Amino acid sequence: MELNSLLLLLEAAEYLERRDREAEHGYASVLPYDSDFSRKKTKSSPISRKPHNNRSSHNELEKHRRAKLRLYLEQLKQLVPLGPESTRHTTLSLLKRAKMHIKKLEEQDRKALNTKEQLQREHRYLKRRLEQLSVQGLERIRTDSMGSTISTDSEQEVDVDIEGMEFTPGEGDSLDSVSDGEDHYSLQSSSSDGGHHSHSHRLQAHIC
DNA sequence: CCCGCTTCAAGTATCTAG
DNA sequence: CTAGATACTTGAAGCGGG
Repeated sequence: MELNSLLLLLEAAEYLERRDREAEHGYASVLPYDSDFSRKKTKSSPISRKPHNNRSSHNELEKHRRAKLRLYLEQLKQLVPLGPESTRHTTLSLLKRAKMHIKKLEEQDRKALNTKEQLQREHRYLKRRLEQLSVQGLERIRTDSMGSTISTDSEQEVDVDIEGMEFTPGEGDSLDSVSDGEDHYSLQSSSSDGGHHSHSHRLQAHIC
């Protein structure tokens, strides 16, 4: 069923809830769609229309309308996860369940969106980091090929262990000069063997 | 503005579980 | 048998088309 139908049913559920509550308190029910609901019955209304020329056809139409409502409720029942006590439910309980289900789905959606955004930030940060390290590597190779006479004794190996590293860009990371301020996150290691270098993703650069 | 269609709510009838 | 849920009937009212 399309979302619109669900939203209409949600409104209906809220209306029925309100009506129940108010009936308990003994005051008149509030009609649905208050904002634009101007069809309220006014017994004193001077406008008196002709009765339907064909009463039975009106009854038929009304019957059809009820059948349509039943159909929608059946479709809704297929969409809403029912509890263990699913042998018998009333229209009201079904609508309440639908309402809860919609709220749950909205919450899941919000969480998924947050996760997606965080992963996108991580991805952007790691991409930039990789580019920076690649540039540094190329510069060093170029320096080597120019026949530097600097002693190789001072050769150092810089390991950049990405995995298992907690990134906090902007915190003393002078390399990250292109930080746009939105990439602040912590990258948690996904592997439990954080100490095993053989499984680490490493970038090695030789500094002369 | 009238008419027909549609929707709604109130009242009543019928069904059903406990 | 009774209370609650569901179905039916009916009149009122909004709305759009002609």
